[in-house]
Amino acid sequence: MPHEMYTRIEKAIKDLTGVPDALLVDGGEHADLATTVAFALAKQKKQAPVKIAQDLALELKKNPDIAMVTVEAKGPYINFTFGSAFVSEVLKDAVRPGYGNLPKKPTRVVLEHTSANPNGPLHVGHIRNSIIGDTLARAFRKAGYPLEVQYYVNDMGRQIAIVVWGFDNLDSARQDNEKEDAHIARIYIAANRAIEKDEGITRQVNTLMQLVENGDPATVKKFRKEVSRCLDGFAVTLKDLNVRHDRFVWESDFIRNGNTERIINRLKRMPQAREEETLALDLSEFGFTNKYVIRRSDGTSVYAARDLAYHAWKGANFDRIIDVLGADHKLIGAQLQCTMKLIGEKAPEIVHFEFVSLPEGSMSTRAGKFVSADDLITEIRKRAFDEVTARRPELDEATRKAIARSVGLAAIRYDIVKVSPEKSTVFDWKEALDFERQSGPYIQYAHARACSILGKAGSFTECFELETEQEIAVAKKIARFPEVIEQVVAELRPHILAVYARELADTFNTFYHFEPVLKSEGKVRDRRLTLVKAVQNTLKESLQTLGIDAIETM
RNA sequence: GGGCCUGUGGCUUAGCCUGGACAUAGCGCCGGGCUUCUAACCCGGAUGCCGGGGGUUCGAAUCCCCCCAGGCCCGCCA
Repeated sequence: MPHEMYTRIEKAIKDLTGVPDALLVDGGEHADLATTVAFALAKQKKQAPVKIAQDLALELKKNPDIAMVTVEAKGPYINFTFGSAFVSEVLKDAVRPGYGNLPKKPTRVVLEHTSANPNGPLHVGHIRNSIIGDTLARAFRKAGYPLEVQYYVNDMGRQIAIVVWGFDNLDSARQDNEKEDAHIARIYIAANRAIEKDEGITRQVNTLMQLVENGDPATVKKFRKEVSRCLDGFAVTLKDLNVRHDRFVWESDFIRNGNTERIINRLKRMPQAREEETLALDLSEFGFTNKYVIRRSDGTSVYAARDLAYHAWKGANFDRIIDVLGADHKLIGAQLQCTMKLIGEKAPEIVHFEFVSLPEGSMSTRAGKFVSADDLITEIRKRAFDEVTARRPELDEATRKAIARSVGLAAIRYDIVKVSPEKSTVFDWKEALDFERQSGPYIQYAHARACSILGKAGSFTECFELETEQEIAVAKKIARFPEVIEQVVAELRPHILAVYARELADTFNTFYHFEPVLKSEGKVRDRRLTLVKAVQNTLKESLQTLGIDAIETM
């Protein structure tokens, strides 16, 4: 509906002026939409923009297609303001469950995210990937796409060989209550220390890698065992973060099923192939200065080859491929895309996010320098529990714990998703543990507040005719929700939804403080309760798309 | 050395792709508001050469060029 109106206004302007790129801009505080077409016409018409705007506004007012909007010339601008008739139409949708769901689409989408190496627990950098990926996944589902979310398990890298070497050669017993992934990190860190002291170990690690690539059953079994244990640990963390994968795809499967070999044979025939000791692609004609190595001189494949095989498989089963990857993968991601196109396969769309570092520098699993997601979750739940206990001492402990879990999850997910992915960030405990404005709990609180009002109201007759400025402001925010979902999916930028949800909560809070709902009477009470219901529903849908629990009390 | 990303009040940040009306919000600071629907809230105030310099344009935080600073990458690692 807003979109349709937008198109209609745009058409009206184009028909009238003949300016093809007469785009509408945000009217800010002056109006809902505005056009600056008068500036562009000033030269050709040899008239002042103000005069042109006045004349155009007069003509636009006569256009029956846009009768629902108020047209007004203000200086050189022509402003468009939606009337309350428009707003009431939108509200009728917004009070219904599933508001913001877009029409079903046939395009099958596969989305890969997280895919962290299984050599230690997920840390606060990895979960930026998980949260961006999972939020995108939820937005895609809301936008009507059939979607599968995958985790690509790197089960045959050097890191895993180091882990396996550590378990074979070091004191590797698991400590009491030690989580699997933390256990693996401890052994991985110790093995790396040993390697620094003794270069002979590197040869042993290389042997392990050869064995696994050749499919030696005992070695493959060992690798799988440690990787599985690490993934079991990840599963707990991801569940705590409300992040879900539909399928775990194992890298080594692409060796076993012959797909890697098949793709290497195709790559060999490319004009860009350089087969010397290694097999590599020369992509310099596309601006890549380094060689893209596919196969080692000892005949084993490198990560890139398996990754190409994996993507070819994704392309065969899905229409669109989306990968969420760290900024460190930009170059290899671009090489992958380039190569896929050259062999006539679908190339992935890649969402890159910049790094999360610690105040003392970048994180490193190998050096043991990281803040694990588990530690963050434990700490934030503790903080949230104290907060809930202070505010709601009358609630029993189980209820307070449940609220604390939801609030903690909200704080973590929102803190991470609210920042544009291209911004590198420094992890800050104080900010991560903040429950105030511009936080997930702030939005949850607005939702709980709306629920509370509705709970006390009892039954009422829905009324969609809003009147006051505050009421209309809230309704216009609500009206934007479907476009926001569309935009997130189109631009692959989930932080847009985070910003929107916060703005909706802001607008509702202001309304709440100025316009009494329960104490008003008759039609006013009905229409305000209807508005509260629409806000509650839209906040709920927004929060759920952000992977945050829309709790009803807190 | 080359490539990509970032630089917006003391701190964090939206807007940049698709140029327009006094640059968005939070934290912190100052001043107000709970006998009133949940104060994890609201209202008001101070704080900006939008990294610097050039250019394009009637108009630049936004587009182009140069420079500076930070992050990431440039492996027979993954």
